[in-house]
Amino acid sequence: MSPSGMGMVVPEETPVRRARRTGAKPLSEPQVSRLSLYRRQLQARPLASPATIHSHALAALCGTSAAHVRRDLMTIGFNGSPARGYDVEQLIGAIGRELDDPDGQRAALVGVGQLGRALLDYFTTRRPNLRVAAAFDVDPAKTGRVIHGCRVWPLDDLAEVVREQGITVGVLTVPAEAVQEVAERMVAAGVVGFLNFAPVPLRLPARTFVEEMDITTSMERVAYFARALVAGGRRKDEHRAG
Amino acid sequence: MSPSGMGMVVPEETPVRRARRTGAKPLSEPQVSRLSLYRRQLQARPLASPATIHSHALAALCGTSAAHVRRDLMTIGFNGSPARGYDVEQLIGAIGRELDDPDGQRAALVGVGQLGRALLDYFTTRRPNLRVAAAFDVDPAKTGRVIHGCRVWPLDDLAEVVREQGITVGVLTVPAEAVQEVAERMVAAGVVGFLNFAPVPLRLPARTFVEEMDITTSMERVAYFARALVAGGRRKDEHRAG
DNA sequence: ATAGCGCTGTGAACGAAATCACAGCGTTAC
DNA sequence: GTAACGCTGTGATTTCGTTCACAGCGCTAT
Ligand SMILES: NC(=O)c1ccc[n+]([C@@H]2O[C@H](COP(=O)([O-])OP(=O)(O)OC[C@H]3O[C@@H](n4cnc5c(N)ncnc54)[C@H](O)[C@@H]3O)[C@@H](O)[C@H]2O)c1
Ligand SMILES: NC(=O)c1ccc[n+]([C@@H]2O[C@H](COP(=O)([O-])OP(=O)(O)OC[C@H]3O[C@@H](n4cnc5c(N)ncnc54)[C@H](O)[C@@H]3O)[C@@H](O)[C@H]2O)c1
Repeated sequence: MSPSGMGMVVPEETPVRRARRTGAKPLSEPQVSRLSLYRRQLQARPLASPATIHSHALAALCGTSAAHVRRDLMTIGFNGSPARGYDVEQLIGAIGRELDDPDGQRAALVGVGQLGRALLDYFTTRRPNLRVAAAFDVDPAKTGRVIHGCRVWPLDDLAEVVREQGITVGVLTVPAEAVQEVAERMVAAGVVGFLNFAPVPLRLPARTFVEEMDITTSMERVAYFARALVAGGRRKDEHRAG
Repeated sequence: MSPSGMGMVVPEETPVRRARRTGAKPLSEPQVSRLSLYRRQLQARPLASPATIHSHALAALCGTSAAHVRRDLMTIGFNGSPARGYDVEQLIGAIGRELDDPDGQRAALVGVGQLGRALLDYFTTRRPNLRVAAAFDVDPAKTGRVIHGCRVWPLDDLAEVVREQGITVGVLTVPAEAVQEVAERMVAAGVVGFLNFAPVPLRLPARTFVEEMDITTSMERVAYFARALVAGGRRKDEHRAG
């Protein structure tokens, strides 16, 4: 409210910054998603790119608006210069400090079927700060092996391995009938976050976070809005041409 | 406002119902998602289930609130009886009338790799109203075959096949470097809705709908909120125990 | 120097979606 | 028959995320 003289390069106290420094983590779900994308897009830039980037350019890379970018970076207390924009290297670091666990986080994937194998491959090509440390299956034909660098354990070893490795994240690619029970066993073993690919919503106790990857619903959504576009004069999600 | 005598079983005019009847389609994105899930959960019920269901029960199946369910069903103009609840069979039909194209919709999947093959398998076990009618790949080793009941064409045939089969939905499982170009070719051929599994946001012209299935971001979201749960006294997405 | 431009940081306005709250009615219990 | 209950349908309210708009400042051009 009172426009006190505020430095631009040397960060001083603003309400949001104060809130952050005092320990509160006011990151909303969409903000976390966007920050994750910002970082990935920045890291994917060609090697010979400028060392700084403007909010407009980052927004274009990520399909958002410049205001959005500025608001998000403000929220994590990162600031740039009006002239040069944001320092890319530092920004990547700042997002990491926000999203990553400094000690690393480990995930377990349960259900090494078609989708599970594809995901194992996908995740092993990712950074080590958040890696799939173990996989599980009930099928004895699948256990004991190492797939895409990840050992596949019998489901019975779940609690033991999860505890030993300090696993807190679960990726569920088991058949729909099995997913509720598997998830409950994982919660009992200490897993608190889930990425669920089975097409039924999980019902888990409080103090648990579940992300439903409902591909069927996504497909029906696309079909519905595609139809709306063809039929009426209607736009739901517009993207500008590159 | 004026509580005119309204029938309960025989539906009469309410503002929302009038809006719907006059052709407007005020379904929001989250509503489409929920309706898709309602239908799937209703169809997945055991055969010997009651013919009607209350909003509370359906909400429990889907992880929402009863108010949410009632509001959604009101939006599509479907009404139940205070005593019995909603007629399941009719509700399934009503949702279908809302979400499905009566003439059916066809989708094309591009990129028959690990993920693409898993998805082909998954989608062929779904209803025929929205089916993957064709797959494409650049790799000659993959084209010409029929995988999971779906013929794999060379990418060069894309425009022709899309036009012939009236395909309006695209599923993108090609490498990140290729996805923008592939999507643009599909738009040129007449595809308007996309489900994009590549980890880069698409930039497409207006009158196009894109659903980003960003698994990396979802994973980082889960990790972040899982960590928040373990660390501070914090809950982002609570689910009650079944 | 100095004028002007354009970008950041951010309060404020806006909009949409979720949630609350309750009137009205069918049903069941007695 | 009558009273009490519980569910639906829906206006009203709240919550939350997005977007607007602009003050302040550094850089560049002249
Ligand atoms: N295939 C896809 O593209 C796709 C897409 C969306 C959703 N899904 C969902 O993902 C899940 C897996 O799909 P899929 O195509 O990989 O199936 P799949 O049959 O190929 O794989 C399932 C795997 O889970 C294992 N399994 C079964 N019960 C188990 C249990 N109780 N504990 C541990 N492992 C168990 C099986 O041995 C098998 O290896 C399903 O729920 C499916 O609906 C799959
Ligand atoms: N594997 C996963 O679980 C997973 C998870 C999330 C996202 N993704 C993304 O999905 C995409 C595919 O992943 P994948 O693991 O199946 O990779 P993959 O290499 O197994 O498959 C890619 C397929 O695309 C084909 N292809 C390459 N260029 C093409 C082009 N221009 N046109 C048509 N086809 C082309 C290749 O021949 C190959 O068959 C990638 O963008 C990946 O980042 C994969």
